Amino acid sequence: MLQSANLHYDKQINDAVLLGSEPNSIQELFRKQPVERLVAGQSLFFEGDAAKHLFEVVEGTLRIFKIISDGRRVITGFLHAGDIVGVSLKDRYLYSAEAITNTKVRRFSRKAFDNEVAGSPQLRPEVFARLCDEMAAAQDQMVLLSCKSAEERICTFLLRELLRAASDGEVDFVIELPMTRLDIADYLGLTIETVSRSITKLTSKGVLAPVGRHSLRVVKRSALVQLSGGDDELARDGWKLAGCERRPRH
Amino acid sequence: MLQSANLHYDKQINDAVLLGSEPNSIQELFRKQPVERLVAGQSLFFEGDAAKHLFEVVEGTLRIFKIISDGRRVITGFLHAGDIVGVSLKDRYLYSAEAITNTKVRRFSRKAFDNEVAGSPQLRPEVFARLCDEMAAAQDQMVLLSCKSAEERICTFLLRELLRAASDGEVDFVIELPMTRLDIADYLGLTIETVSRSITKLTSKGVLAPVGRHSLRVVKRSALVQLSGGDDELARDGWKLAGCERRPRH
DNA sequence: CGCTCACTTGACGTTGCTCAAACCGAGTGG
DNA sequence: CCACTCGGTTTGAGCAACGTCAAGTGAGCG
Repeated sequence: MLQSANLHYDKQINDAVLLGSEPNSIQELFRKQPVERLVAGQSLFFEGDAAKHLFEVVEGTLRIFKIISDGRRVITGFLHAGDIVGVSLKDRYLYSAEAITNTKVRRFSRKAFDNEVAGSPQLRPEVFARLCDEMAAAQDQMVLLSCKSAEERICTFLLRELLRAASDGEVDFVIELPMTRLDIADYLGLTIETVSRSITKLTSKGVLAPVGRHSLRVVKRSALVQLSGGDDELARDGWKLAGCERRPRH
Repeated sequence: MLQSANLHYDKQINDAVLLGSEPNSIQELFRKQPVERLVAGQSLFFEGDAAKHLFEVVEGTLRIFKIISDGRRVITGFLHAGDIVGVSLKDRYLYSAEAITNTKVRRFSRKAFDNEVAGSPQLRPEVFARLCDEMAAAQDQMVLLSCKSAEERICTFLLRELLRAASDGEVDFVIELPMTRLDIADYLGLTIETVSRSITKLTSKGVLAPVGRHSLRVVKRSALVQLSGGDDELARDGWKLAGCERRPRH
């Protein structure tokens, strides 16, 4: 698998040794690797394949997903510039990865990576931190999927994207959504129709405003927070919640 | 928090140094620690508390969960004898932990643990492996919550428990379920009523048989597999699934 | 211009949630 | 030994959110 038809990947990439300079961040490790290009829709690797490489996303967006036996697809995450994919892997990929947009990645041999990390007390905490973040994100997603309504899911998703955009320096309240509605639906455990309807409803409420085909403007951020059933990943601090009476689900 | 009212925990536990013998498994690390007892319902730690300790479950069952702002509870996992809780943590607990049954645990200081691991090339792969397993489990749970019907969730859950029991040496097809229906419901993203109805339906189909109050006998394991929407954690090998046409959700 | 593909909108059906009542085993006290 | 209570659980009836099916819209592109 992974025929890498039009991948710029021929050279001695796997054996990068990085003599001399001890890298003290994961990013640095990848910096010397050549950039490979993926066109929109192209696969990077498949669930079940031997996990020989890690990847750093340089530019663009990927989806990672599982296909279950009856053909249903579950998207477990989206990857953006700066993300590393494959840290939490043993010998096989747990999921498939595909480019949503045209994407640039850097590749690093898993074995070399493990060696680098094993030999560097600098790197280990960073790897560990990334694993923890990944775990925290997975738990947030479980919360979302466990007990949030369609609208709450959409709002949570949009807030995450907004937060990410903000941390990337985007100051205006415009969210880029390179993925299709089907991607969003498969990520949030909904259908395209429900996703579409929820977004329509939010725009008609004046919370969102459409900006071109693949972007949304957040008009009322506070309303979005309100409607997201706010628990996680915004206020990872204020642990107040005294009364624990259960509320109806929806 | 964590007043440890009736915890047998007074001595110099945190500073266990383990002179001389380099431990080469995590279990061994905990072996020297005193056993603490929790009565059913007792809390071990709370979401948001400073994560000062890791715990090994020696005996009994714990639930780990989050409470979201409106009081809804999401159980993200159950812990059984042999499990370690807290490996995937940074400075704060991401979830609360409570004993379901009377439970025995061993405690280990996070700082000491990190030191041990940092200094031992033996231990690191094991820690890493546990993290990966945790991650894989989280992904399986996301798949379950994303797109499985109530019955599929129940069947998947029961199969997991069966598998666990089997790996613990239990040969007969009896599953112990120390947790309440509410626990199961909050774990599977359902209500108690739906859990109850699903189990009733499965017993009336002859797939299950009730054994006492808190146990179930699996009469037709194959049917259970069939009905689980089988994708994950049974056959982590057979990656065939050619056709990818989507099937209706339920 | 006319295709396709992503998306939107509408009508309808079903799953699973809500509310409510009955059930049952385990304690507890008379 | 029985009555009583009290959780946890089961069962039933009704309903609403969301999925399904189907038709319509609009943008991109050869």
